[in-house]
Amino acid sequence: MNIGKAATASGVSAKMIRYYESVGLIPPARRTDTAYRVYSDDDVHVLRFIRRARDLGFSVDAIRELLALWRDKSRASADVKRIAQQHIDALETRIAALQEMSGTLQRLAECCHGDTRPDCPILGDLGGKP
Amino acid sequence: MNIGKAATASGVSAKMIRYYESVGLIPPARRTDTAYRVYSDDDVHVLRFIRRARDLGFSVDAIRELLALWRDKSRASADVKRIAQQHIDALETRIAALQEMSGTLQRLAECCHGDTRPDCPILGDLGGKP
DNA sequence: CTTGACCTTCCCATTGTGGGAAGGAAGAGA
DNA sequence: TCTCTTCCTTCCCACAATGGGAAGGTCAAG
Repeated sequence: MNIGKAATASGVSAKMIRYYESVGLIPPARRTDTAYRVYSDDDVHVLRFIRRARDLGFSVDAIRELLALWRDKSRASADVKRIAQQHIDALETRIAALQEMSGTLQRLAECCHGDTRPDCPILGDLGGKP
Repeated sequence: MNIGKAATASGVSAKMIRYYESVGLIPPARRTDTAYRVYSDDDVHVLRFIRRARDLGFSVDAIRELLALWRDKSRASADVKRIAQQHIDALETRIAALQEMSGTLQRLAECCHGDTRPDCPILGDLGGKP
């Protein structure tokens, strides 16, 4: 099948398929004599794997490792779990950072009248009025 | 003072100060006859405002609005609160997305033996085995 | 006058994604 | 066969915010 078909079948845009190929996440696709990329059902399977991994927030580099393990039938599940745990840790770190921002802002916003008066603790804090 | 001094005094790197100037977040700095940028304590105050807003995750565009309100002594605090609330909403949306990723991954990782066996529910899920 | 620390501008890389242009190819209908 | 539409190709650009670094000018202390 052509790239467009593979794209809709996998949920990965044609643009992204080409990109993943360019960065070596997937091997160069076979080509027709007119240079059209050709994909098999197996290729679509791989693309779907990538799609799901991206949906879980894995970076392209992490997916590279995951794909290698996926292909390696004699892998140790510990290796997979390690990568997953690292990603979980990274996610939790980001979540904590965002939560601190949100929390700080919520506290400030609660103290803000939110009316036509200019007095505002949010700007006060940003301006450094501790 | 020079840009290096302003940078350490404000916590904004010299690189970023130039960047903020280039995108119009701050007005072009006054220059010496040898083209060195010159900053006042007031300028540093503005930079510190920007720094804090960045720490709270506000985008440069949002900071542009906040700075305008900060300068406008006859602002309505409701305008500030609205911008803050929009940002809080955006943060919460991102947090929820990350939490869903993390949660899914944690559930999968819990079911993974994490030993030398190849069997792994994480790869199973990514490969679309359900 | 030299040396070191500082400044200037300019270019590049990041991460993953989309937009779009210019041009070739495939297939459908007349 | 001609044409039209849809698809494909490559190539460049843009994003947001930040850092790295090069080439070259400046300033202050010794």
